[in-house]
Amino acid sequence: MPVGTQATVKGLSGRDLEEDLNVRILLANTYHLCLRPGPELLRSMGGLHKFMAWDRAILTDSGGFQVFSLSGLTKITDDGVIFRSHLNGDLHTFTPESTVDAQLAFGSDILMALDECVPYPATREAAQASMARTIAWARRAAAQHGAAVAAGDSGHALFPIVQGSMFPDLRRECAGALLELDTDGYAIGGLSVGEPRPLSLEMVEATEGILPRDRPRYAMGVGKPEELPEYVARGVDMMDCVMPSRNARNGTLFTSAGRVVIKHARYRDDPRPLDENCRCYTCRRYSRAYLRHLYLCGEILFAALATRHNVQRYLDIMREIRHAILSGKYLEYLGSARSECADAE
RNA sequence: UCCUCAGUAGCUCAAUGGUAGAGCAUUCGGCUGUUAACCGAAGGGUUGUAGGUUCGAGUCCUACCUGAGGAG
Repeated sequence: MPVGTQATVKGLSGRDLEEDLNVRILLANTYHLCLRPGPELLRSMGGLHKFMAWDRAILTDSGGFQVFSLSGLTKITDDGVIFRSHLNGDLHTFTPESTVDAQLAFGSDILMALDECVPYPATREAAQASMARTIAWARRAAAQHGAAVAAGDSGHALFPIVQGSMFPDLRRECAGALLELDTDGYAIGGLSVGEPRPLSLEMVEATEGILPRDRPRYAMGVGKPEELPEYVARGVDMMDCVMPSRNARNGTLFTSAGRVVIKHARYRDDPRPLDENCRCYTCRRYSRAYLRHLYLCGEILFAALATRHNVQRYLDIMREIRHAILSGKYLEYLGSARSECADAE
């Protein structure tokens, strides 16, 4: 899922996303959209899909990650989170119920339950406490969601989030408790918060045998291109990451032959396309030398072209993965992906 | 011809007579449920030239060079 925090994937138009990249689902963020433009406005505009002119799927994150990443501005209680807006300092409160209501006001296709994402490293006690709180919040979110469904507002899935920091047994305990909610899918959160990568994968493995295989499992906030096959190998169906879009704007481009840091002097007069094997608009039309020029000039077109390419690359990786799985050759694919990664280094 | 002002990093400019710095540019590094078109590091200097004063000169003095402006 490309990340469109503020109801836009920075640098891309709906036409880019839909017609060129064929994106099927986007992620948007409850925290950001509640602050601006606010759930009332979105509801009055006919929901998030209509507002942003996107009729494909939208998953909205609950704001749990912002509790973590904006921790200087927040206070966490059992009831919910009290925080100050990073925009103007206004006080706001998120509860499991209010974030479900906000996401229903958005008209999201997949709602995320409010969770607490602890920083790394965390003590076992802190991890245990935040895990317990995340479970309690997930139950309340599920109840709120269930009440809406009972009232006729159906068609919106709710995913609770597995936490437990880097303690496999806590993650298993958390997943087991969340199973009782019998939701349409399950997310694995609390990853990529500074821990070494093998540990992230280990945490995904911890709940692989617990989370149901017939429902989507969503690893939140990951990963690098070469990490995607590893997550899938551990049972992950869905991922989102700011990396393709953010790194694109900052000049790191992902290609089938590895990373291209476009500002490097060696691309100054390089007439080749960014990625010979890519069919995206950027690669079909422009040279590395031109892209580098746009980047160095700070031209806005660079962000658009670079983001288009990086999102294409991520989606291509996922398409390759799907193809390999469907043709029964995933282990083979994984092996070759790993050796290509080793070659690139 | 004379007068005034100015010459400091690639560029634009700082620096009481007391360790020559900044921004931009350059070359790199980083970015993982976006407070990020962002953050960080490094390289880069005979302070126009030659003398002088001084314990010590980018800074004060003299001459010259270059540029801008003014007078005639």
